[in-house]
Amino acid sequence: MPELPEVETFKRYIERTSLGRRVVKAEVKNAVVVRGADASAIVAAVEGSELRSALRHGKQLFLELSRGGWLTWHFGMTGEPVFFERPEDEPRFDRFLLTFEQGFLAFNDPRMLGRIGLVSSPNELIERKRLGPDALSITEADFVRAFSAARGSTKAALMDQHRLAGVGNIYADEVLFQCRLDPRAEVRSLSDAELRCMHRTMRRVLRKSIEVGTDFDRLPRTYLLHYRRRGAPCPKCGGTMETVTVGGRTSYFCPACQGGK
DNA sequence: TTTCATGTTCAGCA
DNA sequence: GTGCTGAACATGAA
Repeated sequence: MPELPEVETFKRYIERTSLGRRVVKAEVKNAVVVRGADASAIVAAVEGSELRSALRHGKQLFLELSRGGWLTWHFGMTGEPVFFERPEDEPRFDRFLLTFEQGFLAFNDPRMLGRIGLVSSPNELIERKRLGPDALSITEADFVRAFSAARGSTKAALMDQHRLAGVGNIYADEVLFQCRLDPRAEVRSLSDAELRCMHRTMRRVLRKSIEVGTDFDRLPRTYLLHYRRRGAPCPKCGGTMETVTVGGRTSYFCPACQGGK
């Protein structure tokens, strides 16, 4: 589920349910989610700590530990945090579990493409992964500058986490649809006005999704994301949505509305 | 049974 | 170095 709006929603959920709670036990339920990290060091850093604050950068979530360090959560394609009170409510695909004095917080992730780690500061991870600025923090001027220097397809540039952190397949398609830009268009061919449209639209879409708690049913019916099916009608012109692979991902677009560039 | 999936990373090639 | 493609990761759902 997780692109920027989903991770922001997860952050607020964790703040609401788990902040200020002391971890009495941390369990790695499946080693895959801590692959590349020292599992025992993570457990040792978390146990006895309170979750002091939460911070998000792009699709990456950071949980501050009162005894020092930050737990990093990346949700991959299918990860989500689940807080529950009774042990029998533990979710089916729990891969990492925090036990508080009261209640539990699970990292639930069927496909196990998510990752948990430990860093001394959020910046450490942002720099190591060379993540670009957060999609909701970047200014219009910086956005235009970053995309003026980009090469290749517009959609690939929008999804490149090194350029801009937080936009994935669904929201990239949405932004391009609302700006009437072909996902395959050379990003070099875009005008400043088109780049500004992307920035403005991206902010509006991400904020709107956060506002409704990423419940797609509460997003406008004019959004492309309701029509991500082969042969579905375009919500703008009634034409037929088509798919094309860009940046290794399936892109839904309306050739009639997004044909110009 | 087969195909696809809101992500990241890496090898191979131009 | 840059960009693109395909595959790997691992598993549920349609």
